[in-house]
Amino acid sequence: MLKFNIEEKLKSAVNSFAKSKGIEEEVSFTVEIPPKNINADLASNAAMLIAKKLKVNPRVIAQELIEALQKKFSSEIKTIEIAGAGFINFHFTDAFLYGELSKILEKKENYAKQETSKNEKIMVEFVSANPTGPLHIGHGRGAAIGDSLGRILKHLGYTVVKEYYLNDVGNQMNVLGESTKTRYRQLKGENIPFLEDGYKGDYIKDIARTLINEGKSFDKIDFREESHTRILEGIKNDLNKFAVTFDNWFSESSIAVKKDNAGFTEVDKVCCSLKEKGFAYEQDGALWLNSVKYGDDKDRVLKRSDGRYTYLASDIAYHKNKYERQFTKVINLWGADHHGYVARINAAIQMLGQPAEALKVILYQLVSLVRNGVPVAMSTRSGEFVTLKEVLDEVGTDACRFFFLLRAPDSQLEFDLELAKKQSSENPVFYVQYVNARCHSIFKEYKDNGGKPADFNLLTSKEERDLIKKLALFEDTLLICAKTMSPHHLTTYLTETADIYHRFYEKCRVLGVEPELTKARVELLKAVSTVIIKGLNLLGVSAPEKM
RNA sequence: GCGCCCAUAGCUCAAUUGGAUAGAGCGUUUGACUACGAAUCAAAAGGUUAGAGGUUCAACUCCUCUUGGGCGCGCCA
Repeated sequence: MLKFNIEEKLKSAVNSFAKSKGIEEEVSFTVEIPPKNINADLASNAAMLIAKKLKVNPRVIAQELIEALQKKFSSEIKTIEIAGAGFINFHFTDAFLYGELSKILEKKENYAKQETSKNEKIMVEFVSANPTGPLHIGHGRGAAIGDSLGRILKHLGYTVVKEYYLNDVGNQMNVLGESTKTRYRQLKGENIPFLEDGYKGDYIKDIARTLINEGKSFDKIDFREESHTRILEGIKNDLNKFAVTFDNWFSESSIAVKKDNAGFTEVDKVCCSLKEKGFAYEQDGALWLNSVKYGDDKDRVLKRSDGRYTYLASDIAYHKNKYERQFTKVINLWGADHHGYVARINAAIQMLGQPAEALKVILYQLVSLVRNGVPVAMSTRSGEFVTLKEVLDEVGTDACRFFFLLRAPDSQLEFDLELAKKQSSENPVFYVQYVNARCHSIFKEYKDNGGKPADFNLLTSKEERDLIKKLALFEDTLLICAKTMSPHHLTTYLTETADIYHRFYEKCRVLGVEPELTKARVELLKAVSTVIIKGLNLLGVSAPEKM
C-alpha cells in the first residue's frame, strides 16, 4: 500500500538494509501515519522487527537504519528520529508536500488515477434483485456499495463493468403473473381468494389497476410479461434516482432459455461439461454437483429429478459466461442471507478452471429497519416492507447514499426511518458538502490579477500543512478501498478532510490578507475542492457550489 | 444441532488489517457571528473494546472457551 507515494520506496530501502544485516527473508514491517498525539508525518516499526530477528536492541538498529535512509531520501524527508520502543518517525520536507499539492492542481479530477494494473478487467455484479417487486431498503445498501466500489475501481484505472443479473425465468415469474391476474379479477369484482404463495404487495394491485385502466381485454393480457416489464421499469427508475448506473443488464433467459442450433441452452452445456469432467453425477434421478470436493458442506442439486434445473445451474452458466468475457476478477455483492451460497459458487468457479481468487463475494449485512424503535419486517412476499423509493423521497439521494457508505459492509446497519428524516440538517453529508460550498463562495469573490504563480512556501501554518497532508492521502484512501473492497474508508476520509478544512477556514483568512498569501491559499482551496468533488462523486453524492 | 457474521462512549458507527494515550457524528454541558457562508469553530463530560484465558516486545485486531444478538442450513430463488 502506498503512503504519500513514498512507502514503496521506503520499503525497498529498508529491505536492502535488512539484507545487508544478513536477513534474507522479507521483513513485513509497516509504514504508517502515526496517531495524532505523535509529532511525525510517517512512522515505521521496521527497526523493531529487524532487531527481533537479530536479537539486538531495537534502538541501536534504528540508529543505523536512520543513517542509511537519511542520505537516500533527503529530498522527501527532512528529519528522521527514534521514538518509544524503537519506532522510527519521519518528517517530510516542505518541498515534498508542495509537490503533492502541485500534482493535484495539475491533474485535477484525474488525480490519483493509477497507471498500473491496466490489464485487469473487473466485473462488479450487484443488486440483481428479482423483478418480482420494487427495490427495498436492503437492496439500497448493496446498490450504494456496488456502485461506489465500481466507480472507485474505474477511477483507479481498472477496466470495470457494473452488471445487473436479471432472474427473469423460473417459477417465481409464473407466481408473479398469477398474482397480478388474481388481483385483476378481484378488482373486476370477482369474489375469488388470493394465492397462498402469491406476492401480496400493493404494487401488484397497482399494476392490475393500470391494466384495467388501459382497457385491454382480459384474454389478450400476458400477465406475466406485463408484470415483469412494469416492475423492472420501476426498479430502473429507483436506481436512476439513487444515482446508480449499470453498464450491462444480463438476462438469465439468455443462458437458461435461449438455445443454440443443436437445441441446447448454456445451462445444458455447462452441466453436461461438469458431468464429463467428473464434477457432477447422477443420483436419485437428479444431477448433483460434487461441491464437497472444493470445500462445500454437501453436494448440491443441479437438475431436479423432474428435469428442471436449479438456480445454481443457471448461476454456474452465468459465471462461466463472465469469465468467457475475459474478466480477471469478478466481484459479487450479496446480502448476508445468501452466505450459505458462497461455498458452492466458489467450488463451481474452480471446477470451471478459475483460481479461487478470481471470485470475491462481498457479503453485506442486512439493513434492519426500525420505525420509532419498532422493527419492521422486510419481505417481498409479505408485502410489508419499506421501499428504497420511499426512503429516497424522505431523506434524499445524497443523504441516503452517504449513510449507507458510512459503514463497513460487515456491520449490521440500523436504519431508523424517523431518525433519517430528522437528519436532514444534521447528516454528516452536509458537513462534507459544505466544504465545497465554502470554497466556491471564496472563488466567486476572488479576483486573480495575474502576476507571478502562487508561492506555496507561504503555506506554513499547522492548519495548512495538515490540510495538504490530508489531500495527499486521497490516493492511498482509494487504494485502501480497493484492497478491502469497501468504499466506507473514502466516506471516513472525506469527513476527516472536511474537519481539517473547517478548522483551517476558522484560523486562516483567504481573502483580505497579503495578495501573495491569498493567491497561495486560493490554490490550496482549488485542490481541496477538487478532492472533495471527486471523492463525493465516487460515492455518488453531489457536491453543490451553493447549498 | 451444525455453519457464517457481529458485540467498541448514552445512541449510530470508525480504527489505515498486529503498533505509540482506541476516534468521529448524534445527544448532553459551556463559550464564539461588525471581514471569505455559524449547515461552522473552540472546550468539557462520556471506555476494563461483552466476559475469561492464551500467543506477542506490542491485541479492538490473531487462537480457545463462555455469554448475548443477526443470518443460513430445500430436488426454493
